[in-house]
Amino acid sequence: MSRTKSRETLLQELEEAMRRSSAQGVMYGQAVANIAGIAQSDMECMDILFLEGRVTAGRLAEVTGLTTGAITGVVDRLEKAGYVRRERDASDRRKVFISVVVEKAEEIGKFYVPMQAAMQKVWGGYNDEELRLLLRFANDGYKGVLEATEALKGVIETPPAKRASLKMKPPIR
Amino acid sequence: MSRTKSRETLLQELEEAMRRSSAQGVMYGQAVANIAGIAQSDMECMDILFLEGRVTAGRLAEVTGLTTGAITGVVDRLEKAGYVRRERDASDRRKVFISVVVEKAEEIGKFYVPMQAAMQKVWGGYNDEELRLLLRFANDGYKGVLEATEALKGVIETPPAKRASLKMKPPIR
DNA sequence: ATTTGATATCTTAGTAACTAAGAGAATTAG
DNA sequence: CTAATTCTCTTAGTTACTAAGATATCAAAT
Repeated sequence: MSRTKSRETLLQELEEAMRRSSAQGVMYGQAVANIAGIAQSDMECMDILFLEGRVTAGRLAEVTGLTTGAITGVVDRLEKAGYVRRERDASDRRKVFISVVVEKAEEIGKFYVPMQAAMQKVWGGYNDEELRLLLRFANDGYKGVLEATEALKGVIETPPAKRASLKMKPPIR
Repeated sequence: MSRTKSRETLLQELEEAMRRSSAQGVMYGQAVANIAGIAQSDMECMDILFLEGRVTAGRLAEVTGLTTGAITGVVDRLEKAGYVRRERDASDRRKVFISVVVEKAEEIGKFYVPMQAAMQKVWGGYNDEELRLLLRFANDGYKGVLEATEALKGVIETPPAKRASLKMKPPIR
């Protein structure tokens, strides 16, 4: 056993570690949705609302990849539960803006406290220079995943019998 | 604007970048499932099968958080599509082992090629020492998410009206 | 002003995948 | 040998989704 790992070993371990932690992250999100008693799509929409602020129903459909009909259902549930409000746009009365009811939404936010605490603890183990490297990596990684998502469209050559329409979700923003 | 970011700014940006890239990663997985024409739960089970090899139906239920009934459906679909095989355990004939049909499963694997390529490209921009830091971080991060998942159970004090039974998914392995 | 076409959301009907509960078969404990 | 336990599957009912189209509004052309 060599004391310093070969680059190949490093890359393998890195891939596995990334895969594991991201899988576990997904599970955390599922657990939060379960506890909060709302569907995962609903939670995803809440996330988007927090990131983007006030968005239209159509934009939610676009970003989540759901149909507008499905979004109607999502917003119905969230509105009934008090997490969001529908507001018709005054200048274009076809549009419906969805906005977060902050006080109510904070009830969900508290389920993310354990995650934030854990992450702060982790980040506490790194100095500023190391954090800069991690930030660079996170940004590079994001760009990489975007590229991969784009390249994925190119993999489709021989459409099998029943193929979904491949309505791919655009990245947020 | 200071040339070097404050630690606070770094942490904020890091959180956002991580969130973004992990969200986009989830979307990539959804896109692959769509293209392959199988449900996301089915895809998740395939992932587990690749990681763990031969697993029982019950283990799949445990790890995915689905009921055993749901797993029956998942395996039915995957088996029908030729991705997996059911094999009764000879020593305990109640058990059903699920195993991947490798040749067929490779058809799915090819949808991950763009992602692997993108990640290799990203990792190419880092030297061994930097990769070691990233590996350390990925492992710390995994541990952090596990802790957070555990701590999440503690957040439940005042059970609201209708609360899911909080059947939380255990980490893989 | 009216018509035509485009846009934004919602409605309806049908489908797929889930849960809860329990049945059936095999195993283990007393 | 019987009873309790374990493991998967079945059944009935629910939920959230899609596809298609209805409804309402806006924008453009004449």
